[in-house]
Amino acid sequence: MAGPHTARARARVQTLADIRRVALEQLAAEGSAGLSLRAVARELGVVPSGLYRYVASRDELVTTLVLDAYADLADTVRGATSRGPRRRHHARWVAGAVAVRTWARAQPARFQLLYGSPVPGYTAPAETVEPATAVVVAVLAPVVDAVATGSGDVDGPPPGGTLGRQLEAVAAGLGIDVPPGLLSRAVAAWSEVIGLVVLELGGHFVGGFEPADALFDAAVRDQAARLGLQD
Amino acid sequence: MAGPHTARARARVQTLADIRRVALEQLAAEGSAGLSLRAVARELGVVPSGLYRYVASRDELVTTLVLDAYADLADTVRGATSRGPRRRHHARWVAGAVAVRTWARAQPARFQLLYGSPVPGYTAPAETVEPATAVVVAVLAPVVDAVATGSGDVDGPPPGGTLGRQLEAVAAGLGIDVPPGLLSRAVAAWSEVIGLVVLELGGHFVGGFEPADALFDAAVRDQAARLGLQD
DNA sequence: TGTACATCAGTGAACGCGCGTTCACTGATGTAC
DNA sequence: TGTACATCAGTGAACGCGCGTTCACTGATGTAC
Repeated sequence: MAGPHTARARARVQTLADIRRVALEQLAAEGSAGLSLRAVARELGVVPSGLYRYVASRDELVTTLVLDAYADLADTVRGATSRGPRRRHHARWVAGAVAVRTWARAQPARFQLLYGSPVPGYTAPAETVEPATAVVVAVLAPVVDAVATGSGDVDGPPPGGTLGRQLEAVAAGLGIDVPPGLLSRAVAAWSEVIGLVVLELGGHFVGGFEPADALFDAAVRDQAARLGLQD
Repeated sequence: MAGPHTARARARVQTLADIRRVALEQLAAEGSAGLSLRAVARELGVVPSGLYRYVASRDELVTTLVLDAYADLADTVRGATSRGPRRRHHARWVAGAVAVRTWARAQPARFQLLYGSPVPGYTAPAETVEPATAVVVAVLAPVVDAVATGSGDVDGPPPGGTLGRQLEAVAAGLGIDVPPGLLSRAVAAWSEVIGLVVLELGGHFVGGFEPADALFDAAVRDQAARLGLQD
């Protein structure tokens, strides 16, 4: 196999994986602030200082969890938007948004790690930026494809001024070809998805939209329609 | 004055106000997880146990901060949407949304206390629900007024089934008269506002939409147009 | 294949810090006669 | 107005808990000859 060949090296890989698994469990159980190296060590039946053979610090561990979560979410969205016929842009947009919500509901602490309040005493290093954009790229894929096939459009004049320039820079940065007017609406729609999930996880829909399935569904179908996506 | 008449009672009111002020400062400086009674006591030059004459527990203090923040935000939004002519529904919606963003940027920790990740080890008591809805009511006021004057409308058939029933219940619960199809879109728009602010505060627009003023402005104008609000 | 040495996983104790909360107390302020 | 008593703000010590991180160490695993 491609794995390391000495028993020691194999054990090391295993232990590292165990640490991340337990850390994820702690995250799920206690939220990001409750994640502690001592608790992880306890769970693994190891003395706290032992972990420093594997992680440089608590922050470094948090960072790997962040990177992991972005990658997992991006994969999940990619999986959802790549099922079915490529030209069904409307359905693919909806599938991507639904995938985000499903993922978030299944592991709320992990979602909050990415989009919730900043973890106290932790500032995300620059290396988290690129994985974060991968999620956006995955969500926007149906829009990009719609543009490529000549559909996907919005009303109104394209934004000029500051916003116009920002949108062009963002499109270039993401390496996608979407006209400013459409991209602006797509970013707003993405924000709406995040907002809906944040409010749902925060319990703000309790007593009103519970379950929020129908509300979410209606909202994202509306978005797809607004973006001119068709099936 | 209407205040209490003994020096002791006046001092008590003052101390309580001081505690909340310092707690707010701690919140702003450290985030909700960093808010500790000991730190508040330290700042006030008082021994930690002394605070228990004024607050029953840390959680109770957090709850008052939550209630306070909801009330303040609702006031702010009301102030924004009630300036200018009442029938300028479009402008009032935009003003309300901008007020939310401005408030959030001025005191991010307070915003996160309401809409961010749950505070570890703290679960919001039922008494926070009503103040939370006051914010939504304030934001929706322009929509309600638009409906009352015969404007404010959306395309498409009204939602039926589960969502239709939920929307009717919500309208009744909020004591507002907004048709389901419009209310559904308004809730989605409100979610978008929250999502835009969450992403901005979370640094997700860094390197893309910085400042996010133009993006936010375009998004909320779009919302107002979508909701059929006019000036 | 056997042995000497190097590597490194994991231990255990400690440092210095933080937290919420309880409890018996002192002494100043307020109240009732 | 003066005095006896009750109220209550704030003290200081303590309990029991948590945390990240460092450091000198033992003993097993791996490597080179």
